[in-house]
Amino acid sequence: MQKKYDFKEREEHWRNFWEEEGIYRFDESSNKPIYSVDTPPPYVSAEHLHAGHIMSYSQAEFIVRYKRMKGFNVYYPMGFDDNGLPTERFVEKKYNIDKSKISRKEFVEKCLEETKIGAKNYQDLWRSIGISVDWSKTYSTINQHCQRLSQWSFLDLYKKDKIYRKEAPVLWCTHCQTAISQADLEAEERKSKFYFIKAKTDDGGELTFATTRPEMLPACMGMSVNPTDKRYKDLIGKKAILPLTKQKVYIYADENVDPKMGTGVVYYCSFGGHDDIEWLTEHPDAKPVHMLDTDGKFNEKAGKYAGLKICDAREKIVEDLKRADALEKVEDRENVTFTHERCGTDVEYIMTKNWFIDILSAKEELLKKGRELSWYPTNMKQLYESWVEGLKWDWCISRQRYYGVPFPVWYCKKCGEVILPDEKDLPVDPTSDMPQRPCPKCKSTEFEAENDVMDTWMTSSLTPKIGATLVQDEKIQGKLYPSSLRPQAFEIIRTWLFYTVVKSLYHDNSVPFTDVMISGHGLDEHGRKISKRLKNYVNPHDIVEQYGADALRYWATGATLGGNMRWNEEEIKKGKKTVTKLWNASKFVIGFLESENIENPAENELEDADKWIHDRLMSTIGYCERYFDNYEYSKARNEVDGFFWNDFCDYYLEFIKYRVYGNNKQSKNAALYMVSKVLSSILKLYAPILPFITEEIYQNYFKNIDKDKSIHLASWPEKEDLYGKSKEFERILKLVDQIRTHKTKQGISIGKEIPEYKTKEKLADSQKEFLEKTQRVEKVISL
RNA sequence: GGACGAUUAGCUCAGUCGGUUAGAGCACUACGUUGACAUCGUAGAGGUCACUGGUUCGAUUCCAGUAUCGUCCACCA
Repeated sequence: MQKKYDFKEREEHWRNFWEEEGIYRFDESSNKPIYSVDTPPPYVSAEHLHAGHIMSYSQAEFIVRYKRMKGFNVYYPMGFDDNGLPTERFVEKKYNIDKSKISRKEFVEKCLEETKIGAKNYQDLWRSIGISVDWSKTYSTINQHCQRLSQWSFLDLYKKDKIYRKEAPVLWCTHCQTAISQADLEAEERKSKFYFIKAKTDDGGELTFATTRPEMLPACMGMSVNPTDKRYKDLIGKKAILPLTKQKVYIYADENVDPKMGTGVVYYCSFGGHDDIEWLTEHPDAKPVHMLDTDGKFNEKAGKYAGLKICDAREKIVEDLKRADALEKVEDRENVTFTHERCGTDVEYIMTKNWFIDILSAKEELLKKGRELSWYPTNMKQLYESWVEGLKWDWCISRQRYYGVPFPVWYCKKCGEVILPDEKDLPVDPTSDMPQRPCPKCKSTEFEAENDVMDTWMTSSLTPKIGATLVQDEKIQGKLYPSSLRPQAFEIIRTWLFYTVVKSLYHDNSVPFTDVMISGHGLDEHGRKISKRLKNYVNPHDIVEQYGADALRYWATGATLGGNMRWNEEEIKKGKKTVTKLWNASKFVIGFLESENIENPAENELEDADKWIHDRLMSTIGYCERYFDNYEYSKARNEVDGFFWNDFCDYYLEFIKYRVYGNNKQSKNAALYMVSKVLSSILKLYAPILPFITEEIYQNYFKNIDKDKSIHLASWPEKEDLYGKSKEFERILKLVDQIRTHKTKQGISIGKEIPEYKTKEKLADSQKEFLEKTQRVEKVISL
């Protein structure tokens, strides 16, 4: 073996080797049990890649390598998420594009171009840190395969009556100019103003109502008071005359009005919030006023405020109210405002026509399916449950955007009938393709295409199916879906995980995967979330260049399930040290192994130290399995670390030196036999975490024994209960420590021989000999 | 407002169904170059386990409450 391990050269070498040899290729002809992963397809338009990405993608990778060695036929595909609003926003920002000044075709081309660059960035990074995906099984969410499945999903749900189209008030982003869904919202706590506005009543009285949205005044539909509220009892059924606009609206009785809030009078507008929409369904005689246009400006229905943006209109109206002496007072208050998470714009409620998937009526079933999943860690299930319980909107899947999967829908120009394509013709683009038959209702042949595209989650929610169907054989597809594992970050439980559960429930009445492993996100060294704005991250490529991929992966094992992890360069250094230590220890051991013919020793030829290290190895294997089986790779690594550094290097290697350098052939053979076995096992225990250095050492020597093409195809070390517990030897270890302490206290070098060491322990001659030889004591005396 | 989690050495964190003296890494101090390795080893210093009660023979661990921090959820006009 070389004196030094040149990680740069060797890591590149093994990367190429693994790819050329197809080490991670899924084996369709194998009979082994399948372990399939629903790999998160990253948004290729993500910001710059950083350590957080390494951390979150490594976690499944560690497990996958373990499962592969445990004898599973691992299916580990890779996807790239490159459609939808995130990509559009990214392209718009990067090229400073105004969507209204560019053709749809040009824009989509730009997006496609950009997604290619993004995918390559990711692929380069995954490759460099040795993520063991099967690169022959990849997809991009905008490709034909995914478009076909997304459209099939639409048709299937339409047939099953889970999809409907409706003109209704929806959550609307006035900046992105599209409908959005509840999952796209972000709640923002803000300081806001509470305006107390005076109105007249048609019997000449007065009343005051409070609102945070005075600008909605021209769209007022009515007011409500609590029927038990003595102050307002007489007003029920009368009309209020609003200031400025002088509209007259009815005053209704509503039991859910809290008399203690504001003035006890609520005014409802179209639409200032979800409660306004709910109120309207209970009071269908009230007339909504649609004065807000899709661009966030008031239209002519707002009267003199037409043409103003919402915030400007608010200022103007408050000003006018003051002048009209209709503003009683203004209070400060804390308020939760919903914004669009992609752009931060305040969300509005606008009446438009959109496609929806019914999820509200399935809440109970969705909760049930969520409970059928095995969550790691378990408390993350709570996030799913609270999300499902808090659902208020059906899933709006229409986006008035360009870059996404089109709806497979035309409308008959004559009668408005919805026209769908045949499944076999998918994917279709209704703007360029035409229906194969005339309208079934009126026989007209004139159609109008649905111009909207689908929410990006319409595709992402199918990833377990997309992954499975990359394999042609339908029998195998059935084994790949549901997936064994969904690894993902906690932030997208309410989107990716939730929507995937919805799809599997409706399409197959199943769960999409059995296990869920949740990761946290990467934090900088001060504990702040890594963000582009703060520039508080390092380029992972630089780390790989400086310390090696194994070292970076070592750092990534520090993340606990579901927990955030700080960036810590010390941990990387520790990883690098571990790599070096493995190299040096192996170099030492293999040097002897190569020059000797080692035979299997009889049990009585093994010495206490050999049996002890074997026992420790078995217990380490047991712990590692338990931890890996529970997705606790971090604990597994700690276990191997302790065994390798302390038991193996600090003790065992020191213990056998006198034997391997000595002349007792039997003792030497036993030591070399055991050290070979243990080192080989250590490499395998480390292989899921440090794939490069373990492969290097394996190929240097152990391959000749195991005959596997790669350590990553070798089998996980067997647990065997051969020699029992080594309690007796633990007693001797204490004496070893005592002698070392004694030497240190006396200022004597550990390697220096001392004439005698006295102990109260009663020792057998063989034990005395062991201490004398390993600790360099001329005579050990039992008192 | 509701839920969940965290609080352990100077720093970052472990702590495996409650049990002698609470651990690791880094940093710090002292010593040591020994036939794989100074990218090392040995020894040491450093903690009222956030606080208050309760259960128990015994609590860092279980229960209740308090404080601080974090996250998720939440239509209150």
